[in-house]
Amino acid sequence: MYRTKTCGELRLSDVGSEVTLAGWVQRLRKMGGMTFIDLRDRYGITQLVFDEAKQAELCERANKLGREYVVQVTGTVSERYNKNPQLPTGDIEIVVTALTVLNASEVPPFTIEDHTDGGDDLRMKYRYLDLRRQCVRANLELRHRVCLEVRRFLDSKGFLEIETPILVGSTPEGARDFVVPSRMNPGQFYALPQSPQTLKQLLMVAGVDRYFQIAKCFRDEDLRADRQPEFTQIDCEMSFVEQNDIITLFEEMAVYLFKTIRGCDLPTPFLRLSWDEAMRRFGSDKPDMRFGMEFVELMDVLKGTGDFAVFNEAKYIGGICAEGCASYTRKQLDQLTDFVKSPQIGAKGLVYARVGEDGSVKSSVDKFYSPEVLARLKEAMNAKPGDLILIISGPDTQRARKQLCELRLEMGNRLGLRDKNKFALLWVVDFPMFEWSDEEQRLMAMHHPFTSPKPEDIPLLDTDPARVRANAYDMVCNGVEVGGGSIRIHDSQLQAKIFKILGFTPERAQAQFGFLMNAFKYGAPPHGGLAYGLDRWVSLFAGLDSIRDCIAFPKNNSGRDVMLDAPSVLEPGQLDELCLKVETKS
RNA sequence: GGUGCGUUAGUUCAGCUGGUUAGAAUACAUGCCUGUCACGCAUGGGGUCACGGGUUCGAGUCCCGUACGCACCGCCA
Repeated sequence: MYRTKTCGELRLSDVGSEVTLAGWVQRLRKMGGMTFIDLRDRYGITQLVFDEAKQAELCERANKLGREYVVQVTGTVSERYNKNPQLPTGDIEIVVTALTVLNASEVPPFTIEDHTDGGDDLRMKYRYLDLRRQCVRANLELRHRVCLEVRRFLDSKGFLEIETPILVGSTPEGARDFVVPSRMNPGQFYALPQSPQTLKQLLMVAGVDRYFQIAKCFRDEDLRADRQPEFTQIDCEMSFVEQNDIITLFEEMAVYLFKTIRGCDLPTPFLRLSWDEAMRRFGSDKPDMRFGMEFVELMDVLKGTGDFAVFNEAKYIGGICAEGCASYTRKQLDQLTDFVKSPQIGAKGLVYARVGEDGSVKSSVDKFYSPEVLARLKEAMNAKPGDLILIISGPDTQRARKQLCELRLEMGNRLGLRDKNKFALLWVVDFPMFEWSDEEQRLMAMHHPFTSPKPEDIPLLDTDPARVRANAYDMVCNGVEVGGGSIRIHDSQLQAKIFKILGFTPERAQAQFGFLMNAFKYGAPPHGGLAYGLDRWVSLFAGLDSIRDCIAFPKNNSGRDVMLDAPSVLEPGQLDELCLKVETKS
């Protein structure tokens, strides 16, 4: 037996007992004549003590240990002279009577401490060392608990966990697929699933009624702090439900997770905003509702009421009111202007108006507008003395709103309104069914092509498809899309019609999605579902800036695993067997 | 595909308008220290300044290119 106890469990009540522990040497403190070692395992840290006066040979061997050596010790649990209140085991220490080195270690390339000296890149290369750090391991433990509670909750609601295949067929619609060559079918390829979407719909046709899966999904697109090429979704689907049934159930699940994982109570029901309203009030389909600063549309107030050509030519003028920011210096306002004019935001400029303590308005466009117009601006913005009004305009409503959205979030950051320990959840509903793609010169499904249109909008499919709204919904938390879903189409005729609007020829629709439309001919129940992004949930619960931190072995910015050095070139023999030829980029 | 920032000791970084032998902290090694817990003290070793080219009497420093890393835009049904 390697150990009788772990490094995290011994307390004062264990004093006097003989124990055997095994773990890693976190740190040595040689005092001369006496040596302390912090022994670490997954469960905690326990101090070992070696006294030269009492066990000279043992102490000498202890002094030769290095960081990250794996050792086994036997000794007596003793009360400490000086307790360490920072450690759960800080009241006791082990007076060691036997020491075995199970494995030596080279000096690690970075310190295995919560406040490590290692950079991200190095930590990823030696991720197995990084994961020894308590703060990193805690994220994986949290992820485990979230999965456990997800299963507990969904099981209690009658959901069956069913695995769907990883080797599936490629679907060009949507994100780029990762593809896998088939040796037995030369020249043919599997694709890795972007989501189990069609498979879970087939499970509904099969009568499974309630399905879920903690499913790996794959998308061959560029990465971000919150996007990995492989990620995990809590994928759910239900039969004989309407949108409201799904929203209610998964709202309950969110409340349950926040209660069990974070110990906090969320107010219910969550706010529901239509997509249209979210865009108008916040310029985003995933608004951060931890703070207000809602958009006020100012076309009536500022267009044509003065000589400011920019506003007079604008299709959209909108403002936000930053409370108490009238004292912003010229430098701070210039910073904000530079911010909105930066390439990634792309605004032409920023108009501001300070409301003085006496209620007067001083703006950057004073010379173009009468005091009466400025007073009306103050009124429209509902601005109080000491507030700062920030205004963005543009010839493209969508773009200007997006710019104002970025500015609102920036002001939220500056004013400390985006507290990681505060959670504001809402549903965004009634998404448009389609959006126009300039690149493809056709309508694309905003959610996915299996999403059903709102019944009252079905007539518009023939006349004005761009105006059709979908039975689609996203759950948003703190400006992050944490999940989304829809009521699906279960009628093969309607599904065929949607494919037609999306520019599919009947032949192509049949070739790619014939299996689904055929299935719908055999009694498909009305159904719908939702998928939560597990990585994003865990990141939110843990307050992480990147989902990488809650993934055991994540990919870097270029989609590489720097530890495995993957992807890598194949041996020529492997390529031959697959009948593949690879041209390397010159 | 694009934009920005970065690349200097094992590691994290500093290194100004170009100018003697490139520094700090930490890690590491050695020695001292019997109650430490980020122990302390002393000493020491450790550098292809990412790579290639250019400007210059002289480049870690300026310019161009490449590679890599991070963040973002596009993209992500």
